[in-house]
Amino acid sequence: MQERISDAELAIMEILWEQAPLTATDVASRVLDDRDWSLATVKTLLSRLLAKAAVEHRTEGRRFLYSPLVDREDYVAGESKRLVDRLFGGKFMPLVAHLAEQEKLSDADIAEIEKLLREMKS
Amino acid sequence: MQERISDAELAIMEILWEQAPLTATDVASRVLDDRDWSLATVKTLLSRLLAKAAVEHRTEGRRFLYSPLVDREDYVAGESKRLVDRLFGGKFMPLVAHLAEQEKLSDADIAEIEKLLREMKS
DNA sequence: TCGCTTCGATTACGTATGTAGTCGGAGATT
DNA sequence: AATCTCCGACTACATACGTAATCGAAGCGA
Repeated sequence: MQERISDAELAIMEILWEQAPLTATDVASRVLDDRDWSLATVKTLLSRLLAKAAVEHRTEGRRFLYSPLVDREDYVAGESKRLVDRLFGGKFMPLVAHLAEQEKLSDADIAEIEKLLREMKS
Repeated sequence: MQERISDAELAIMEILWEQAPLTATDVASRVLDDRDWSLATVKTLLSRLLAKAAVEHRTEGRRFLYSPLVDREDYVAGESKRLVDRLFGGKFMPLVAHLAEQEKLSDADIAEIEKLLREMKS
């Protein structure tokens, strides 16, 4: 079963979802825009993602080119479901209600959601 | 800053949010409906929650009565925000759209959400 | 061919987490 | 008072995670 991707690993995945394949060094240089990690750290995270089968690599010369194996959509879906299951008894409605209460939704936001819902109903 | 509550700890919090104060033994007996934990495990989790200031205890005779310190609403809000920040760039709408796509919402669900939105708009 | 550079692999290490056992003290029992 | 029992505190230990250093092989420049 799909092992979970940690917070730090997610930063790596985001890079690869944006562009792939990339070498470890490429990933590191991009990730450095956000996080202050050493190259070694990035490599460790890539290895762990490999072990979790969240990314794959192809040999290019003497280095590796990494690509995501897990789809971002799938990951997002899984994590969203996890939250809904953990905190809202698996029900979608309470989450919407909760978020709606928390957030100050603009009328435009609401209109957009309504449109979405109308489309779903058809 | 509020330390994070782990999955296992959350199970304990849920018990205490439902009813409090409770002794460790009470919590354990209730949690056993869901999880197959030993009393020792429950006590450890309670200690850790105490250390995280997520619960408090009051001495009653020679035992403790535990009560939640963190409000469920706050916790849920925090975790929801965390997910939205991590995966949806902090935007609420994409999450709703995503969930709406994933879930098979019944017409009744949709109607309910629409009602909620109408109320908010006013 | 001999270092130097560059990779991936291995090892490291502190904290968090899941899960639980043990110990010492305070009450209860006899 | 001697013992039994129950409780919280402390200890244990494997795995995950964040963060990184080091090591050995392979290629490259001189």
